[in-house]
Amino acid sequence: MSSADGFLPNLEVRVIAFSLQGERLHVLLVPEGGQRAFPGSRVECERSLDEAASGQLYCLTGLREAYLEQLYTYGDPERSPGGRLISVVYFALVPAAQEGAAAQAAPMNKDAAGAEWFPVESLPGLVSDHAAMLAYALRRLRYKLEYSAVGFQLLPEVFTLTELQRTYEMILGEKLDKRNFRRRILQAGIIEPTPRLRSGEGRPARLYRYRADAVAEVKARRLFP
Amino acid sequence: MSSADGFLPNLEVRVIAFSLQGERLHVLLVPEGGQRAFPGSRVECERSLDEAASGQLYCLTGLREAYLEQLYTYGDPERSPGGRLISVVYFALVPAAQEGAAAQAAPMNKDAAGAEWFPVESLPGLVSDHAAMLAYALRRLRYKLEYSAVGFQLLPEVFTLTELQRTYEMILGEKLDKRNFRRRILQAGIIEPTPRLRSGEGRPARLYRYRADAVAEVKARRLFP
DNA sequence: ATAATAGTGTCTCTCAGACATTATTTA
DNA sequence: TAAATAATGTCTGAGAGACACTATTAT
Repeated sequence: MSSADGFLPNLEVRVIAFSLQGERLHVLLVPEGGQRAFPGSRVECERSLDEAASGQLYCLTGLREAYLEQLYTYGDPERSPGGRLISVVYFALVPAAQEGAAAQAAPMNKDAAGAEWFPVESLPGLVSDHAAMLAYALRRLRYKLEYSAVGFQLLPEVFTLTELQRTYEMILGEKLDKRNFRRRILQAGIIEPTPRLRSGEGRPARLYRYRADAVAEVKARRLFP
Repeated sequence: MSSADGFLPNLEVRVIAFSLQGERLHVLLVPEGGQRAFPGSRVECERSLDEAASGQLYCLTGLREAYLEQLYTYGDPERSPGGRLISVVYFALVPAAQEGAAAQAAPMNKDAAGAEWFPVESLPGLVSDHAAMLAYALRRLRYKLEYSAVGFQLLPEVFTLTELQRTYEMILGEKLDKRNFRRRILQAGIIEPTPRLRSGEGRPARLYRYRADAVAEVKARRLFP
């Protein structure tokens, strides 16, 4: 049934990888036919779809443990001019590089395949139906952020509450009240303080981390309705 | 790239169709290899995945306009013993037959392919990973019911508030308070009263219908948290 | 000392949840 | 008139949202 070349015919996975760079949400794109596209690959016969997607992510970012979730499968006959193609699309959250850590396995800015991060508000031309994919992925990301704790996946292991709030604001596209944000995020019980502080321009800020033992019990209740 | 027989190789769609029968939630199953499976078919080269799924649903229930949504794509190499197979799984909500209407295009109980409705609490043995698919579909159905208005898709065009409440209770698996249910469902503004009443054993009940003009603006806020 | 950022508490109002009685019909 | 189901309002407690000042550091 499968092709002789060891790949499944007519099938690929694509990965929409989000990351925070500076003060903006970025996505990872590779060149394709003069435009840009989400990185992807065909699927080897003996690999699962999840493996194909996380392999793709690893080879572009060097990360093994990023948040990865299947988004949607696109399969309209007209969507790819060069013959019928089914795309199983994933979306991934790539943590920002750890502050002050040397030689971090952080998202690279260039790659063998020419992958680059682009801010989501100013994207180059995208191939085929990839713009629609991105719109859907963004909607889902915002949505997930509201009722689950997925925002931490974009931050390094430790972070300040202000950084966390900026992350939420960046993705939701709105300002949040500092005191209300802190009250709710702490009440949710998904982060805990560490003994460390981070010094900056003003008063040093306490560093928090995601509570590993709370990962399982993702809150069903919305955090930010 | 595509097979010579006009179908995409290694790819199928499956449909998990839910319906209310009597006082229970049912799913539609067909015989397959001595067990039962969700109805499905391979995908013709020139058809979209959505079309393949809705065609499948039409051929089994006679319905053209049922609620249909892509659920997940399963593609692990080990899941199908007879060679690698990718299953794009949809879930569908089939409305109950209209009360008192003759020759209704309602869900048939038997079909050319031997399709039958089974209550979700007492299912026969399911093929391959179909039990896991069902568990996920049920979770998603319950979840959608809580924050959107999808419950109406399982009812005929007009219904009483008690029938609607029973639907919610059946799917969520818990009793709901009558007054609170009515308050919230009416405040949500997604149904409207009709002039008609339905007579039964006791006091006749007002019939309601889904507000067509409110279909688009699905409430983002949860109805039943 | 000044600039910069971190950190904290209260009040109000809305909404979810619990709860019991009256109204209208058929048998 | 009895049995069955429909329809309706109030109170209470929890949580969301608005809001301003003090604390601690670097320059």
